[in-house]
Amino acid sequence: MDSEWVNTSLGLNVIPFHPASDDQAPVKKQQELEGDYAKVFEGHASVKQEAAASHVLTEELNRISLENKKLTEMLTALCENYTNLQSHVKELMTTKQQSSDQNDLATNFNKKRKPDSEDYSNMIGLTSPGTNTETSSISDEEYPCKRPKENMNLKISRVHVRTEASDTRLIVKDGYQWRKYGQKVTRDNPSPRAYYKCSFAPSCPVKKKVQKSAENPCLLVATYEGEHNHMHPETRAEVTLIGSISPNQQLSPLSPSMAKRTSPVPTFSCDKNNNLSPREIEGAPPAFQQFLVQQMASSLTKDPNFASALAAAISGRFSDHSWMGNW
DNA sequence: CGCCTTTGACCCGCGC
DNA sequence: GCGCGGGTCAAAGGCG
Repeated sequence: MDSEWVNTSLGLNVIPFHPASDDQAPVKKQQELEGDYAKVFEGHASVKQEAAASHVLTEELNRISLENKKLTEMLTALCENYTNLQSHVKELMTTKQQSSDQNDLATNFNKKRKPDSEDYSNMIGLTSPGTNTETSSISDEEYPCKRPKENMNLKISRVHVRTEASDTRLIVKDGYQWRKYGQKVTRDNPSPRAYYKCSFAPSCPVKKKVQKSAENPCLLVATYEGEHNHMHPETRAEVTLIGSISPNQQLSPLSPSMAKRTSPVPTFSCDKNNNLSPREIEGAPPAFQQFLVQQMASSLTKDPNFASALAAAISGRFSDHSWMGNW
């Protein structure tokens, strides 16, 4: 996101009683006040002086309220901008998927046995801190599908993660929680393939296969099948945190890890993991939905990892040679 | 104690 | 029908 878009030099004036440009003014004011209070204690304060002090406090309060209002407006603008950007990206993705689906239909029509229901148009490129991830192009020889009857509506995506050749762990960190349920040595690859299920939500149908590339042992290939029926764990942490805060409270920019450490008491129904299902969010009042969206947007825009991941994903799209043709 | 990994057994689809 | 190979299950053990 454009760092110049938001002017952070707000000149927040949290220290009261120094409105003048004179550096000595706060000290003078302080001395005056101390003097005033002394007089009050001595029983010599006049009603006029009290009124003046009260007037100064009121002005200060008004000024802080104004600044608060400005900040709120800026935050709203930021969220709007983010929402617009998000919808634009979604629009572009939809356009690309439609054209890709049409291509798939055309190319698969004459195939005797198409490679699964694999929807390669949903290939994603994950970038997580500490890992080097690339988007992939899938060839039909690789990962031929053996069970086409199931999975007809499965969304399949694949990511390539750079790793060390000596690293035998088949682990791809993507933020989700996975439970390994099997490992198999396949015929076409000396490296074993690991099978994972998403264990973050018990009903989540997403599976993941991780195997080293046969051609390049430095490359881990992670194949994702299905769609998560829950939010991303880190996003969920934010929402859970938000759920514990009344709307008129000021939110502090807590990190997800901090949010997880807190023990929120959601004011709406959650499952045993304090998850908010998409249906529950949908059923919430519009104002609350908007509040959730705004808070999610603000938390995401505050997250440097999200910004870098978004930048990497976008730059990855631009650098991809096939990108221009497929959009 | 709960969660996760390991690993052998089993299931199922496909080709011959 | 049989064998092969990929995918899944589930018991056992490790770990925090």
